[in-house]
This record gives sequence, structure tokens and C-alpha cells, in this order.
Amino acid sequence: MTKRPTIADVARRAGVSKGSVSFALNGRPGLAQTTVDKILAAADELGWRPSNRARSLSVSKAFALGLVITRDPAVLSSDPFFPAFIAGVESVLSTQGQALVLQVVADGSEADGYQRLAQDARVDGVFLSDLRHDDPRIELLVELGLPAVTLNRPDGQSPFPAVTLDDRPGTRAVVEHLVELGHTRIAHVAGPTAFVHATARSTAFVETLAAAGLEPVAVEDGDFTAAGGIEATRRLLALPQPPTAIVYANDRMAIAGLGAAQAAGLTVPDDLSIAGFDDSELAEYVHPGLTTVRADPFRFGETAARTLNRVVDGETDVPDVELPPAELVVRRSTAAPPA
Amino acid sequence: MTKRPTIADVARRAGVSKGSVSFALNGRPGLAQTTVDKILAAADELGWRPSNRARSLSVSKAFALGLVITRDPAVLSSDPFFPAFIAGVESVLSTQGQALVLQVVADGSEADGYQRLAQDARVDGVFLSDLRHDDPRIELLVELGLPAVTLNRPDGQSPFPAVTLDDRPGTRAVVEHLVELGHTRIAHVAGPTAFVHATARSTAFVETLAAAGLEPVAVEDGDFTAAGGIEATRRLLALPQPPTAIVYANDRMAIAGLGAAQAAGLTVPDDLSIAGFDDSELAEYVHPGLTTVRADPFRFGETAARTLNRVVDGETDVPDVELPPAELVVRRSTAAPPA
DNA sequence: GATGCTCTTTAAACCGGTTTAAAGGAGACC
DNA sequence: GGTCTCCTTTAAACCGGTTTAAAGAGCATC
Repeated sequence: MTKRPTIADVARRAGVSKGSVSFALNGRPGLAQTTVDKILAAADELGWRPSNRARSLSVSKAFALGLVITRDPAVLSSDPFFPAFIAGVESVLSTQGQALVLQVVADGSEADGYQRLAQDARVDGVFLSDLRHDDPRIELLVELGLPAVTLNRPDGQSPFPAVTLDDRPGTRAVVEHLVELGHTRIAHVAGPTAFVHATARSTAFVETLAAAGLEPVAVEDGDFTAAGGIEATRRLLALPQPPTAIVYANDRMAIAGLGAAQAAGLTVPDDLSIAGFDDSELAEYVHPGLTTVRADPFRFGETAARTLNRVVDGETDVPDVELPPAELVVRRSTAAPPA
Repeated sequence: MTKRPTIADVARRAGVSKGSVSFALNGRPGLAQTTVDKILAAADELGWRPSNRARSLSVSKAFALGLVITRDPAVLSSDPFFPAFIAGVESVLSTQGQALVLQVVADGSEADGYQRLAQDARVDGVFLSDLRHDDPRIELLVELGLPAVTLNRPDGQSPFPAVTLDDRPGTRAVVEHLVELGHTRIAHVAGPTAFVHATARSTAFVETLAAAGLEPVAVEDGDFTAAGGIEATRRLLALPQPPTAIVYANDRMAIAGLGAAQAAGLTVPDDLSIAGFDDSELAEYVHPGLTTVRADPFRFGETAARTLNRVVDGETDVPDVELPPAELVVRRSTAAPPA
């Protein structure tokens, strides 16, 4: 708890001016090599680390990136995406002396979160997740002058690079898998239609079925929550001609749907096949193990962080980055339809 | 993107000095009321908000709190605690113009995370979660001079206030519930023994059984992960005299254990009763619904943030805060033992 | 020896606030 | 009118870095 050394201490010790220390630290040309060595040695002896706060003030950077997520416990609480995504982000930031600032806002008022991050100048850039159709946040960020990277590609015009992970091949693979097993009555429980990735999945579902010459039994709107999954499942099972297979837009709804089916007296997969999306931790361990689609949110985070940093560093025309697509994981919850 | 106004702009507009503006903003006495009004009006007209960076530098505060969590996806990924806890923390911070800085570190090197937060002076205080027995982080934080609040009470000496949520009444209630149902062969799947809260739960388990004149069939070490829950369950079911009820230290292990029991051909709760801990979202929706114990992590976060802020503000002898204890939630996964 | 040039180094301003010491002004009192 | 207070306001230093303009040193050239 003794006061930490400042740049002035280092300068004094090395017998040079503050400015020279700053130059040496930042590898600026124009200093004699011997002087640089002397300064670095002095800094080392004192254990000096430049103050983030002072640097922040003088270079007008926060050395931090921001993530705004909704407070809705349903979206937040057992979503396997964010924790892994955040871990990926951090794996990059921690090597750069950057920090991750989290804003949790009430559902529907994400805009406030970005506004606050920008007004407080807390971050140099933000991750834009859970894109909505015609997402108003993009324009907001442009107005705020806050650099960003979008997770997946928005459907409107966007000045920000996108890091994309194509959900569709995974969804297609699920449907094809079920068709191959002999299913013809397949239903889908989608995520909220406001989300780009939710409609991407349901569109891929419908199109793949069509390509196989089939029509969906139904496409139910879910909300990504377990409760929503239950309800959608009940509605599907109450149909006059219920489906023999249900494809859910995420694992939480799928696992809840599995429970609902079992509670209704059905055996999975004998009476009903069930597939999820995410390959969350529990997917492997419920009974029967859940056939699902696996993405790599950690890598998503890593890549998004690196991409955002390029924008923050002033690089223009940072290209979009495409991650390996999501892939099918077959477990026991899918099988041939009942005879 | 026009440059934001500075304190000098406000001063000029109000026809006063920078210092007066600063006084007015911070409600310092010594300014005439008319002057204060004039300054505040000018600030308002310009839409001036003091720069966090400049304030940070001059008052040596970060206006941010920190949370270090382990990168281990198992601990992170489907833990229902942290997301809700963080939401609670944020609900306090956002009203105070503070930010939450997240550090994700490799499992086992939490110390690095605190060190980094302290060295970079990124935060004014930190939350100390997942306490271990004789947790070395406490001494580390003392050395770093970083204020903290502990989530639950450490077993050693600690200069930091603790926000506590007693797990034991919930665990006791689970055991009593099972005993009342007629179970005599009850086992426990514990969390890692290094954690204070894990051993608190297993101790409460053993003691409550003893009070009922029973001995545990076994206490298996789990690791809070689904995979660990599966393995522990298999070991228990392979015993010559397997238990008729299993109490798990968290829901993830319990849900995985439920899957394992079903995979082994058992019917829950007819053949085996299962209880979890956390009341995670899926607990209600798996089949059968999971009897579990509910705490309130959101409120935990709120309270911890408020308490930590008192320490950060220099208050001494901030008292511990005790939250309402965890309570039993009975669902279908527990019933009388087989005849 | 004066001039010019390159290579190093530094003093000082700056980022945008807070804080301290002192100045300024108004009224009270003698 | 002069002096003393008290109340209000300000100038300037400070936080700890970065950056710019200019000074200084060393050497070659004429």
C-alpha cells in the first residue's frame, strides 16, 4: 500500500525527463538506444506500471470493451452462450491490459445501456449481440460514435464488421437427420421472431423440409425460455395429428419440451424425437441425451474481441469474419418415428 | 460526435471559475445559492456531464467494482447463480454511475485476476465469491489494499464484511422432507470440498440425518458439474444397498443424476427420490419436476453491491448482512421410498 | 570560425476534473 | 473613514500520463 511510483519517479531515477520515459515506454523512435535501456531498467527497478487513469485521460481511451445484456432472468439465467462468449472475450482482453465492462439492463431497454456506456465513456467499443430485425441499436451506436462489432450479420445496413457463425447448416443437418430417420411430421419451436438468429433458424428449418418435399406440422413461437418451451410443446402435442419429431431453437426449450413430453406419458425417442440447439452442458446428461447442434461460443468471443479491437484501433474496412458453422450432435433423443 | 463540453465550457457560460463549477456540482458548501443555480442551469443547457476519466484521475477512484470468476466452463456455463447475482449487482451500480468490471480467469488462478484488477486500478472494490477454506485471496486483497465483500462468511479471520445467505436451513429442510416421506437410506452428492458453501451443505446434510437417528448411505464428492453428477450417481446406484433418495448440492448435478437414474432404468420418484439445490430455471420443467432449494441470487447481488460500496466509501466496521435463508421447494422428484 | 544539419532530449502545454490557499467584496463595528 | 470579519469566489497546483515545439549537442562542411 505504499504509493505506487509515477512516471516522474522513473524519470528522476533514470536522470531524464518525463517525456523521454513516455517515449521509451511506447517505443517511440528518436531516443538513443542506451537511453531507452536506462529508462526501462529504472522502470523495472521501481516496478513502475503506467497509470491507466492518467493514460485514459490523456489519450482519451478507456482500454475497455463493453457488453450489454438484458436483465430478463430467462434470457440471462441459463443461457449457455454468454458465459462462454464472455470467457472467449476475456481471453483476448486480458492479454492486452483491457477490461470488460458489463451492463445489465432491463429487458427492452438495451439502448439505455449503450447510452450509459457511451456517456460515461467507459468503453472504447461494444459487442452487439442478439440482433433484432432492423435493430435500432445500430443507428444509435453510429450516433453515439461508439465502435462496435455485431454478432452475426444484421439485416439492414451496418457500418460495423460482423462476426458470423452460420446457424443454418446445423439446423439443416438436424432436419435432414430426422427426415432420414423417416419422420414426415416434424414441428419447430422457434425463438422470438424479433431476433435475427431465431428467424434464421426457423427459415432454415422450413426450407430444408421443403427441399425434402415436406411441410412443417407447425412452427410455434417460443421465447427461448423453458416455460415457453413447455407451452409450445403442449400445444403441439394437443394437435389432432401431433408431430413425431420436434426441433427446438435452443436446448433450454428442448429440455423443457422433453420433460413435457415425458409428463404427457410419451417415451422419447420411441414416441417422439426431440432435438435442441446449443449443445449446452446438460444436453449430454439428460435422459435420453439430447440431439442438438453445437457452436463454439468461446471462439465467437475471442474472434469478436479481436475484431472489435481492430475497429477501436482505428482500422477502417475491417472485414467480416466467418466462423465454422454449427454442427449436428446426434444423441439418443432422436430415432425413427413410431410405426 | 461534436466534442462534449468540459467543465471549462460550463464555467465560461456561467461566468464563473472552473473551481466554482466543481463545487456546485458536488454540492460543496460555500457557494451562494444564486451562483449554484446559475451554474447548474449552464451545465444543463450544455448537457454537460463530468468526465469519468478526469474524475478518476483526480480523486483516485475508478467508480467501478470488480468480479473475478473462473473460466472453467463447467463452473461458469450453466451456473444459475452468477447471472442473477450480476443482475442484482448491476441494479445497484447503474443508479450510481458505477460500472461492473468482469475478469474471467483460468480455473485456479483467481489470484491473478484480483492482482490485475488492482494493478490496473480498474476497480474500487471486489466481490469475493466461491469462498474456499482458508481462502488465500483474503490475505491477497488485504495486501493489495483492495476493499472487498465476501459472499458468505469465510472460515478464517477476515477484515471484510460478509453478506451471508444461509444454505443450511434449506438443506435441513430437504433432508427432513425425505425422512418424513419414510426414507432411511439417503445419500448426498456434495460439491468440491474446497468450497465453504459445499461443505456447509454436506455438513448440514449429515447433521440433520444424525438428528433423525440416521446415517448417510454415502457422501460422494461431486464437482458441481453435470458430468460429476452423473458419475457420483452411478457410483451410488452401484452400491450393494443403493440409496432410495439422493440429495445433490446443486441442480446441475441433480438433473444429470436424474438422467443417469432414468438411463439405469429407474423411475423417479417411485424407485429413487432426487433433490437438488438452486432452483434453476430447468428444475421446474424437467420430468419429474425437481424438488430443490431456492435462494435469491439477485438480492444477494444487490445487497453485496450496497455493502461493498459502503466499504469503498470509507465506512469502517460495516456490519455483515444476513439474507433470508434458502428454502425448500417441493416438486415431483421426491416421494415415499419403494416398499 | 561560422553555418548548417541531424540526432537527442526537454520544457511546457494538455487531457478534464478536484482541491487548497488566498484574494476580493460586503457589511459591521468603532 | 479605517479595520475586522465573514462570506463568496478564484487562481493555481495537482492527479499521471502524452505530445508538440523548440532547445541543445555533436559533427561535417565551407
